[in-house]
Amino acid sequence: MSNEQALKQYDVKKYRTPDGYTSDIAVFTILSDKTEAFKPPAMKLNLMLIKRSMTDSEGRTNIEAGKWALPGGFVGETETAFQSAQRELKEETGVDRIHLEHFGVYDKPGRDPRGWIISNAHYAIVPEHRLADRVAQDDASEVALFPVEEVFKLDLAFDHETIIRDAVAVIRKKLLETTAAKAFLPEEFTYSELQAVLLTVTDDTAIALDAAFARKIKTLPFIEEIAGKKTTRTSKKPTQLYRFNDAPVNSSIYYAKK
Amino acid sequence: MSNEQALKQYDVKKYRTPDGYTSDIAVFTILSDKTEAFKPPAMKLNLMLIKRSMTDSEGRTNIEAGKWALPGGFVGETETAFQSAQRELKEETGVDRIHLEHFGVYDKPGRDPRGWIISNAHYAIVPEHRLADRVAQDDASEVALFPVEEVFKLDLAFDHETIIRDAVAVIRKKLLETTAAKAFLPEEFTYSELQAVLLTVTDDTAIALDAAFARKIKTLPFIEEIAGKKTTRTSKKPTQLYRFNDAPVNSSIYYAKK
DNA sequence: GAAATAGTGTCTTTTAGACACTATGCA
DNA sequence: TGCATAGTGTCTAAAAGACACTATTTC
Repeated sequence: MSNEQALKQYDVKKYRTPDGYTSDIAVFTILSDKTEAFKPPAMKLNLMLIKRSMTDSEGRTNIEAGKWALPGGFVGETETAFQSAQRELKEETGVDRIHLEHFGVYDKPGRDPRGWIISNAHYAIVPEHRLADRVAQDDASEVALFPVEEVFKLDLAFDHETIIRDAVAVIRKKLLETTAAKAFLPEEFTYSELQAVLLTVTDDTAIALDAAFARKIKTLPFIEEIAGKKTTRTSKKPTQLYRFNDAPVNSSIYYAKK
Repeated sequence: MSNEQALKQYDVKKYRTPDGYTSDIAVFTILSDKTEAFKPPAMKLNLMLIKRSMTDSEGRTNIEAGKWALPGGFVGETETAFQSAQRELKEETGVDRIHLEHFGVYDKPGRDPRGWIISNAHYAIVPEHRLADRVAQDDASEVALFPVEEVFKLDLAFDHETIIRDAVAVIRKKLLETTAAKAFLPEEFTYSELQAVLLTVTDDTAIALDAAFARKIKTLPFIEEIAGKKTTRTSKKPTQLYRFNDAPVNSSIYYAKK
């Protein structure tokens, strides 16, 4: 018998099926504490959360109303969770064309009081200025950025505390093991700007000490000096600008960087 | 109004919901081409696949019958995909207590002809001897191991070609960037055994050259020599045995191994 | 002794780490 | 001139890379 005939016999609702499939997005940005002239930035890793409205668009009381949550929403039948995440992010924050990546699935029974709902979690990395025009829409009564240490003091919806803990661990790892820092920085940046980004997730002395890092950045194969181009935005002395190139990154634990 | 009251009003079937949620498992093992006395092993990365039965347990023609597929199955409402993967693996292959890890979600519309079915994919790393008593059960008419290069010549079910490509890329990365090689090796191993595992996924000279790797293994913080303990299973000259310890692994691209 | 695997000796080059010093330009 | 940031000079130690050499055992 053919596959087509087999399909006709197949009863898609024979088994208990999930009550929903959602995408959640942990949007990270890095905020400079203050932006003084001739100062290298002091940065903090922030996470964007929304406050769930008391009522939904049809006026009924919302589930987990008033709690803080990751932006996200139900995935439609004609899209992937990744596409859904991109769409939700654009709708809810106006942010488009951003580095977005899957990092986990949350499917523990009972995680959502509404039923058997599976969440596909993504993280996004967004430079500060891209979030300037964020607005609360739809189910959200507020949109805000919180330093990651502050987030766990909030009343968080569903199992978002777990998801956020995982997201923070993943982004720390990604910042140190890949060139993800690129997404937090302008095209052209100084050593102290890259340093500030990395210091949000590590305190390793190779990065924390200015002299060591200023020297180090010149030997990294995936970063190149922009010949003769300097800026004074971080200091009075004109500072060399760098950019990421496309050199492949290798982080094997068994052999050295090539 | 309370959360409880809001829940009562909530109609879980208001939206179109998925038709199923499955777990798939890419079970990798490493096979030694031949096991001669006093020989270091020559190894190949293999993947375990099942051949889908022509009929299901109730005698009806199966979907994608006769094609090769990753083991897996539908996730129940009272379990996570991870638990489902562990269960299926035990049921289908008799393999228990194995390193199992989520690596991706497959949810592209149309990926499964039966409907809107989301697959949560895992990989497993299993030493050769743990698969000795594998048997075809349930929906599988055959269980077999294939060298990864051979897998893509097979007629694969659903979108399993995509899932397998991702799994292979993930395992290559994990073997080089984490101590995952441990799961392919006995507790105590020689430098040439670890070398053989790593050579299944890289040809870097730092690993391929005997003298270099024999020296290197002694400097790796996460591997320790077992003082005075030797074996002759890989050579006539007694060879030093090593084991993995619990030292943390660091693979930052910005600073050196500590 | 030949063959095969497992190393070590030794030299060169590169990288890492420490810490003092110099460079630039604004107030 | 002082101050703050951005570097460089210089030394030492460790690691990486190359290649010849030695060590142990079986046949």
